[in-house]
Amino acid sequence: MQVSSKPAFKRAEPDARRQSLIEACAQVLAREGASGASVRTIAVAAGVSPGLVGHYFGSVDALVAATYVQTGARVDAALEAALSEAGAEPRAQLEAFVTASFLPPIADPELLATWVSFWSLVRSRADIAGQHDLQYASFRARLEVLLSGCGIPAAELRRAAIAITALVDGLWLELCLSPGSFTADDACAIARAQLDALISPSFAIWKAR
Amino acid sequence: MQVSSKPAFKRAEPDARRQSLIEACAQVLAREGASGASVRTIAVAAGVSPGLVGHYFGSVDALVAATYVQTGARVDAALEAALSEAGAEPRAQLEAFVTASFLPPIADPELLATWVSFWSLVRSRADIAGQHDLQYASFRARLEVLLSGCGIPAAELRRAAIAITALVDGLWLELCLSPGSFTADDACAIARAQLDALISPSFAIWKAR
DNA sequence: TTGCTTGTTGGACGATCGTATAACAAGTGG
DNA sequence: CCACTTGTTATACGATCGTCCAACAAGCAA
Repeated sequence: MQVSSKPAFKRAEPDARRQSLIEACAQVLAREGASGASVRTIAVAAGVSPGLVGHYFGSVDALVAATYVQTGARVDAALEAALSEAGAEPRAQLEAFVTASFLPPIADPELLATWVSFWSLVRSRADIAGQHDLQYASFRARLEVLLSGCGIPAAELRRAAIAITALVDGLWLELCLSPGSFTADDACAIARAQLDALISPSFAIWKAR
Repeated sequence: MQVSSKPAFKRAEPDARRQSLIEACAQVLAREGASGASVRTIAVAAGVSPGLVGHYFGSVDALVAATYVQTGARVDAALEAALSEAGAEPRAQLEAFVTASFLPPIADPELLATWVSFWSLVRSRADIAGQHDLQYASFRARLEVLLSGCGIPAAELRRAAIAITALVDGLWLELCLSPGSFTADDACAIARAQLDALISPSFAIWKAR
């Protein structure tokens, strides 16, 4: 009888292996939080040995940072995709950009949980903080352009962008931490109402103060 | 020469000792995040030996949970205090309740950072999740009463409360994670504008959809 | 002063952490 | 079919983790 000894492991292209490690890291961050993202746990999730993390990323911290960068890029791409499908009208573009956060693929619970884990690392890790600032500066800048296109006065663009960013973050957060209290549809409706309030020319809240 | 041998340690009342351990735990959570809140780190911050954590709380997890409960109670007390100083007018009460989150003593950076650490634990720890749900259900319920007093229709109370909670959470979060991008005053102004938009009878965003 | 209660200490214990590295084997070019 | 490269594994190492517990001593009662 012939022993068809299967290979003990399979070689992978460096980029593919890096990608699978990043995905495993994101999965563990979502499931166990930042404190549970150990080398061994991530390696098990990726189906490889712990040593590979060091081989491809040097350290766990570097892997987590790379996962943040990659996750941020994925979110950005999804936002841009939603924007490009919204046509040319400024109001429709703004709404598409904002509500995209509560529609697939961004509304995914696992993605939200991963994102919250990154938040929890901002204060204790300088590299994560840097990536966070980049991510949010970019988001707010994009938002300011869209808001400007909708007629928000230049002097109030900054605060309007901050307000929308905060609302989106807060809805993300609660949608992740207590999913039972409201749905992604609720979040969409709330975000739309906020945009209505900001933009409606008949209600100039930005001149009140 | 007389050796004035000072006592090696000082006994404390159980409640006082518990309180100082809780404060040390909150401090460490703010400074190092959830993954840095080890028994030894907390004990050093409290100026006692590591064994005391087990003696008073049984485990680190129990200490962290107790710290969440105590911190929540402190926030609640501050919110109630702000409310009671706002007089009897519904609109003033609502505004005081909401903007209190961005005024002392709640606007404290350390308190914010501690709070964010609790968020990061919600998904991986059932007891923290339970405390979170209690805290937010209570906050939203309080908010619904105040909103109702300001004329928000009953059918829309839930969404309005969710929207304000999300905005406050989001502003808290960004105020904690990137304090440079805006100030607590900005947050107050944004929250007030949101309330104006919700309540103004001339802009019935709640009937639009 | 003496004895007792108990808050407090400090170290032991096994488990798990991150990292480094030697041994192994998969796949390729000769 | 045989080197050779290198992706991959498995293990070792010291540090740190949470928990436990025996010994110590502070403060009070007698």
